[in-house]
Amino acid sequence: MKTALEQLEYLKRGVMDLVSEKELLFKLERSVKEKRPLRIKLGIDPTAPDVHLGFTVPLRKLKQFQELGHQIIIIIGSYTAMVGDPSGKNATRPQLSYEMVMENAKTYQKKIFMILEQKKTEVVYNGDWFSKFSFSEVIKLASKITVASLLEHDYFDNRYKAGTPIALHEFLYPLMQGWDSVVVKADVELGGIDQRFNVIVGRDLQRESGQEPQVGLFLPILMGPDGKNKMSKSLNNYIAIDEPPKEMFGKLMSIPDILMPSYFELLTGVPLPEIKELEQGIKNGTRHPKEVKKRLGRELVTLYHNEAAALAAEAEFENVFKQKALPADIPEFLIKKEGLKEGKIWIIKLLMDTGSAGNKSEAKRLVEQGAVYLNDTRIEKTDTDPAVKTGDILKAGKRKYFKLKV
RNA sequence: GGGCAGGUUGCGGAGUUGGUCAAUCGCAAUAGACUGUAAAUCUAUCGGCUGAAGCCUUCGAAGGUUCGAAUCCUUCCCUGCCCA
Repeated sequence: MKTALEQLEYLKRGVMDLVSEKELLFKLERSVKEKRPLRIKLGIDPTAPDVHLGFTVPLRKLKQFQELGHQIIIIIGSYTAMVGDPSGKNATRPQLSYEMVMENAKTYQKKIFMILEQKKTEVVYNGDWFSKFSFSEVIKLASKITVASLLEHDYFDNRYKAGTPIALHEFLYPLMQGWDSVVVKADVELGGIDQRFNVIVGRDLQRESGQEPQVGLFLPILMGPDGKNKMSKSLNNYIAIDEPPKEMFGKLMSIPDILMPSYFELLTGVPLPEIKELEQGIKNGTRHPKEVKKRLGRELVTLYHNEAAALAAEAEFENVFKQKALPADIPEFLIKKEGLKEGKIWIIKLLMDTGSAGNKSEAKRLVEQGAVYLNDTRIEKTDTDPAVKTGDILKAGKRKYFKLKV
């Protein structure tokens, strides 16, 4: 078993803030001495049905705690999701229905256990206790926090100053999240740095309830492939963890260079000194950024699929984009006979049918902009009726290919 | 409850002496060029239909006034600020 200090060092990778390091060390020391695992909490609001790499940042941290023998508690925010976390938002979140939340929760769990060990993980739903809350308990909880302290925080303050609406129930969110910590008697709560306030409310509530306050362990927010915004499904700026190897590799190759170090540190197990060395190599020109990025792609595809898939994805990538060859597995598209006139089809219709364009105007734009190819021949005009046969390849834009079948 | 300001195409935000507005511009997005499917840059597109004329539906909602309204009037809904 590792000593408390060794554990602390191990756990500090990628951590942005710790409230407080001293307290965590104390808890770890006591844990070692008494052979009692710490209770590590992570709250999850299943607001979207997909789990992406940004979400794996705290999960990987949990995994580290798990490896060290601590008890992981996942709180599915079946109630909090209905409120919607106001953190980092500039508008009220849409409230989800209970059914929607539970549905999402199911897929979340499946994916969470791609990383964590299911048998050693406790999963609870905060609806279990919040659904039994009486109104008087809500009032009591609400009395624990002042409006000024809430308004002090950027996400409310910005909205308040900008004159955008803040609904009353949004104020309850930090309290609910904090109460979760009381219920599960958390020793440590993990979260993104945007969770700082909510986690600290948890500390206050625990203290009020006569518990030892939890330690807050805060991780950076992972940027999405666009390099500008956090990884997020709603911004369509994400890489899902169950993406096919090829997709995952491709998306990783398209991230801006500046994101590489953080991706390595937060998403892979590559040792920190080695990451430093890679960074240095890029800086002094001994390494090509693209090679380093490919390494990143391999690491992640290996993690969520396997090494063979990673190598295959890389080879495929090289093949398609360097050699400009065709991808190996192009989706097939069946053209129905009724759609053909003497073996020909209007290109605009074909683009619509394959889903390359949502409407005719869009399809025409693609053609006019020179994005459409049929078997290496660029289609220049919208009023083209090419003859098509089985095996023809339609290309619309950089990544959309279809193998036609008549 | 009262006073004031406002609700415009994904977002921000022009446009309200009525026609020249499918609606300036910025961001985002899409496509092309360049590249390492990086960044930066340049170019084009960015409501829908119409196999290029032209047409149709949009400016919180519903009515109304007009030959004609995003622009005027009425009612309603929503938001913010101030006052109670």
